Amino acid sequence: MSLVQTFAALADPTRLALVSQLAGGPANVSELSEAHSLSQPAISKHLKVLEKAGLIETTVQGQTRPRKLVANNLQQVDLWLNAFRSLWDARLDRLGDFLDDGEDLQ
Amino acid sequence: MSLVQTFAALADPTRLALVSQLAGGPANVSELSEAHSLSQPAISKHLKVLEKAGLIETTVQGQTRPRKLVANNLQQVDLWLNAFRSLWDARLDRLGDFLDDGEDLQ
DNA sequence: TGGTTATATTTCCGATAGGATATATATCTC
DNA sequence: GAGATATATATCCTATCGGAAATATAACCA
Repeated sequence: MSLVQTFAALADPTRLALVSQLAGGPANVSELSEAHSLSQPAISKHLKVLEKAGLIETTVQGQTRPRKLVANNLQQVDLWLNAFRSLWDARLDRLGDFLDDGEDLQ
Repeated sequence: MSLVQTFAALADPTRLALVSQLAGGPANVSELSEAHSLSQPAISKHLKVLEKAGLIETTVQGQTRPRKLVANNLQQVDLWLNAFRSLWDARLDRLGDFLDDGEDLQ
């Protein structure tokens, strides 16, 4: 839920890779275990961390429990970055104007 | 330098607060120590982590060593988020069009 | 019901993190 | 050169992390 918790969840190479993979669609534990060459308990533990951080959700499909990505907390990171984005994006002002114009802009 | 290292550096409440403060301009160790109610060695250790992660730089001004924010690795996070931004930003397509038009767009 | 597959939980381990205190180093001032 | 101030480094402590292996639970299938 907190930014710190989100960053902590992403601060591990395995979990970062899991998130990237899940961006391509849901996957279950055995698939993830194979893809990342880690034991099933290790993957389950990582998934628990990601879920507690609100980055993924568990769905139930019979015997399997596919995990899927949840956008919200990544978006929170994006919003947090707003405070710094002017440091590198010189076009920010005009970008702001653009977004302010909203859906009406053609 | 790596994304994981960046996230790890941000995955601590004190360091996250340090980064936020430094977004408002450089500050030296004693100022940061006071502002965050931590011992000077603790702050120095945090600053070392942030510097190794490339998030801050040390400048030398006589006796003091003010730290200042470095944008690049935060921008890398921003770029990494691009892979996920479509999950929450419905206006992404039109935003892409806008950016493609570049500096010529009024 | 019994076996098989998918996943969770428990236990144990070595490594690392974050803090405080104590001490070293460097720079300024007199 | 002798304080005094700013910061770095070393040491120690406790807590947590990431992994493997063993075991438990749950769902499917015959």
